[in-house]
Amino acid sequence: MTHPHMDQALARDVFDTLLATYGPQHWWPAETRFEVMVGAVLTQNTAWTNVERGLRRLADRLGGVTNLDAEPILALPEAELAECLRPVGYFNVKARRLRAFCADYLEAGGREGLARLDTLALRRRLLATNGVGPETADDMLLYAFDRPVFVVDAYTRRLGGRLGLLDAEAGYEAIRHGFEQALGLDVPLFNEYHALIVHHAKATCRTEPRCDGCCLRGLCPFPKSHR
DNA sequence: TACCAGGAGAAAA
DNA sequence: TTTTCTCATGGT
Repeated sequence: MTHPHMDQALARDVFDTLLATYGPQHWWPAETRFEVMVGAVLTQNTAWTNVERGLRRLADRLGGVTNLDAEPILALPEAELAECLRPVGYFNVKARRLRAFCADYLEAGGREGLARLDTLALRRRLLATNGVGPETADDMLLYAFDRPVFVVDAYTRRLGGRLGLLDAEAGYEAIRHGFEQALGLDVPLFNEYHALIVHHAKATCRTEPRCDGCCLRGLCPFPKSHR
């Protein structure tokens, strides 16, 4: 079966509407490139407010956010790292994943070594690390390495599905390629688009958390009383 | 009380 | 190969 191409005009239109509604989001919320990558691991299936607590505890433990780097993290015993990450949730799993990522990061020659790789090779390298899946890798590629990769998350699926932009049952890669083909490879655009989708999901419908179509193109499937 | 949150990997079917 | 289970804190 051949999947239909994503509607280019609609993909653009949804972005324009989101941007006009919420304005620029200035993502990713972090002080350093490495903090972006750590945050990408910690935010897996987790509310960002919890990630912030964990990041703060970890940075404090290391003597400041400027010390939030691969070597200092690896120097911490895993149990101690996990304790810092307690507020994040899944803290044992994430302590192990963060250490695995830090080890691979160093082995690859740190940021400089990784930045020498082309986007496809870098993506493969990141995905090869235990605990780094498609979304986490693409967060890193887009927000820490400025590569033109569209990040797909649960919000993207739901909103895109509701607006008829994509098939919500499609695989991760199919949806990613859909956006990339429809929009063209554009780092600033991809950066803002994903940030706006996440912001929109949090900003609308406090009484109906599953509603992602509110106030957007008049396609909200819920009654106005929920908006 | 129940449900959800910016997933990923292992185990089971 | 596809589906199900596990990981866990904090807010609503």
